[in-house]
Amino acid sequence: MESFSLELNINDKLFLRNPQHSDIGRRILKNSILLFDEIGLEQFTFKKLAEQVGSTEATMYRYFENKNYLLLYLINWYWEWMKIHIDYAIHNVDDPRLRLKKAINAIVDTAKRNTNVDFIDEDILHRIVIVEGTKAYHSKDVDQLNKDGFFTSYKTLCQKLAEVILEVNPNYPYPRALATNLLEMANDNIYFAEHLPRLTDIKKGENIFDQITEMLQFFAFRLLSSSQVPNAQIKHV
Amino acid sequence: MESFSLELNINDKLFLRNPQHSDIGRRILKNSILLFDEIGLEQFTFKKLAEQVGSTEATMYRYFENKNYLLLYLINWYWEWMKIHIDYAIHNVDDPRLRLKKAINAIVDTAKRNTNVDFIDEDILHRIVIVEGTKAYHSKDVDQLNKDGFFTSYKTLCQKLAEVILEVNPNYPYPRALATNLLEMANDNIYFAEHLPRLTDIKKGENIFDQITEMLQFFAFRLLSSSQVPNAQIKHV
DNA sequence: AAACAATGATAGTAAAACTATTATTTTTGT
DNA sequence: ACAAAAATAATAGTTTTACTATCATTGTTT
Repeated sequence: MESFSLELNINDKLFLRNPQHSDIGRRILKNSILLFDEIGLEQFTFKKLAEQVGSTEATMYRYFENKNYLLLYLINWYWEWMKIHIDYAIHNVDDPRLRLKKAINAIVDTAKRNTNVDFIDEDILHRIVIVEGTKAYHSKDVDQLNKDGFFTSYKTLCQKLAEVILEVNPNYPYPRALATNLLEMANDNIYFAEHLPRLTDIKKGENIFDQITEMLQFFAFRLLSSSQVPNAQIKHV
Repeated sequence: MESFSLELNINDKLFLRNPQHSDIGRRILKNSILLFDEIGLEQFTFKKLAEQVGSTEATMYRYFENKNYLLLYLINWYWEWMKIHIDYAIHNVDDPRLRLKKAINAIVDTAKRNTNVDFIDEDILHRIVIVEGTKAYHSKDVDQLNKDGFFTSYKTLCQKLAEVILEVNPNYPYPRALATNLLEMANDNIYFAEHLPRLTDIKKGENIFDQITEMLQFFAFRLLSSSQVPNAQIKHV
């Protein structure tokens, strides 16, 4: 991907002051990623973050309402980045199957691709999304957050994937569920391989991303195969 | 299912004093389910719970180390109950496909089946598992919790499902991932239908459980079909 | 140079997440 | 039936979290 100045389109209700537009704001983003990764959402506090940033708690609150909004900001950043990455991957590719294959590659590969934004470490951010990602919408105020548009990025990401899926098989009855499922599976199985290996068939190791990619492609293409009857006899030609 | 006195096998490191063995303990369980459902994990406090139980904060701490252990206890209860339910559903069924079908029915149906335990409302507990379930293992201390055996029930549940899956197709390469995936999909898509409808193809309504069942069966049986090559031409006979 | 915005330094509040103490009630063993 | 043990209630206290408020200082704009 070419080098260009990148400012992703993040819902501006997520912050009180745009963190990308000041030095201290960028330090907040950079250090929050490190701190979320190190201690997790529950142990994360603005006081600890301020210390690491070399600023004060009050200043953190001048940028973000609370730690959940900050986390949601980072996760939105990741979703937006993945969307761009998928667009780039399937751009100018015509064959529907190849498009889906490349889109799946992009899902898994996103963490490995670097933006030129030096205050975001995509690799570490990916780990945060894996561990904390679903907490973004599993809360009592999900409906209010949704009304504020904080899941729009995720929804358009899934929409995009669903469209690629339907190109392969326009009659497939569950394109959205498959789209979210591919995204969730990618994260879950990486997490399981690391922490709860009996919940997955993926083996921890260097090639974990290759294994995940292969599995997602297996899933997607088998589900999209045009066979209607599970018991149908199959003849290879 | 017959009526019998049921005490599920819950890891006894999860509690300091067995809540099933005293009146106040059972009231804690009953009311914690109501309160988790009402206000969610984040707003839940032992002080509020004590008030609802008609007891004191200190007594809550005499039964459970903290609210996370209490939640994990309830979730383990649900996993154990589902395991029994699946066992019962596939008992004496020989045909592998029918066994899987019945197991999937059991996954979705579990919330609708009532134990004779009056201090657990399975229906409400199911809603809690849907919203808070994945938080049980998405935390920084997952490895310690795992070492203490708090996910054993979930792992044996997945193992059981994986075995049923392999009976249908012994060459299927991802039985564990499919097992966890079916469980997660069931929960996620119910949640999405309610709160983030664009992330699923399931429509909110009375028959949501039927839709979920159908989708999971579609997923499972299509994935397990013996076709090896996605591009293979298929001939219906 | 004045006006304004952003930050630092500091203090303070309410609630959460516990721990501790002691009196009282309930259960249990003999 | 009674003594001993265990469980609970009532109360208080501690530390940390999640904020809010104030005011002085610094840096920027016009």
